[in-house]
Amino acid sequence: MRSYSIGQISKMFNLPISTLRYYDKEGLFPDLARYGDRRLFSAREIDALRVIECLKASGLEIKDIKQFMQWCSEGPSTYEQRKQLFEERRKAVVEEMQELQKTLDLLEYKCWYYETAMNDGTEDNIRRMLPDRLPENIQKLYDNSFK
Amino acid sequence: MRSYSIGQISKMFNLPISTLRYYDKEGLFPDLARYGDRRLFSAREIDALRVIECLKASGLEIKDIKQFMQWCSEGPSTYEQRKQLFEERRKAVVEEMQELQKTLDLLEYKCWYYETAMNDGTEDNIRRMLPDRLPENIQKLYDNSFK
DNA sequence: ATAATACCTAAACCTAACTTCAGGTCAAGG
DNA sequence: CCTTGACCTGAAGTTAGGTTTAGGTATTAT
Repeated sequence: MRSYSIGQISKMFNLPISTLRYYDKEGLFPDLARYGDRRLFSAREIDALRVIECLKASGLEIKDIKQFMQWCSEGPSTYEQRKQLFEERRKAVVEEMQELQKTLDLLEYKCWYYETAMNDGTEDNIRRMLPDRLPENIQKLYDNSFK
Repeated sequence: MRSYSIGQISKMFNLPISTLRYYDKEGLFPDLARYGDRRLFSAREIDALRVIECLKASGLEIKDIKQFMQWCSEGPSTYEQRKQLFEERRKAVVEEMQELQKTLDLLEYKCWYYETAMNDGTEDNIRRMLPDRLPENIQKLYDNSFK
């Protein structure tokens, strides 16, 4: 089975070599092979890295990713835990996206706010504006976010 | 005009007092008033904190939030910069949400993967599965993400 | 009078996730 | 032979965004 050097993997994933060594030291490649002291990455570690990037993007910490990788090398007895982890991460990401949507709404309001301020030459008109004079998509936001 | 103590603001925003002092030290409240050594938060700082939370959630660093707050205390001459900042943040958040959507797709694939593995008692069947046998919403993902 | 509260400062400490450094091995090329 | 390139290790350093600590002041409650 084909294997890859750390430099090749570094280019493949666009990750610094130092990061790959750090991941290894943290236990993210529990079954990584060596030839002498050289690391030999195989399809297993390439799959692992794809999952690592996904779990990292979901907000999981390295030590918990390590746990997952250990479950993987323990075989079918840990399917349940692994599934639960992914369900959990899915939920976390959905919630994160909802938060970001709220942030986006506010940012859009602010874009409109400064657009208007620039046309008026002042913020004063906007600040005096009653909620029902605000743009439609801003009103709900106003109700939730501004008392 | 009404003012609030640091403790009141702490409860209002559910932020530790130490964090508020840290923000102050970092220059996020450039016009914060004092009574002796006591900080006096007013409507201005309450508005500021709402914007701070929003910009933070958008991924902006403290030092750049400081810059924004300084623009705010410089008056109408900085409307343009402030607007541009919000446009930039909007774009960053949209991109972040797109990344999260990809992450979510992969997580959902993994949920399905382990669901199936648990039913089969093994991953082997899934791994041998051809792309066109995978669930519909997974196929595009497979094409993009798995070479 | 004294104790509890609520605030203050400066400075040290903390954590995650890396990165950099110093010094070393080994194989291939000129 | 010696230099270059790709790799190795352990240890120290870095960064952001706070938190904690130690010591102090001022107001309020008993």
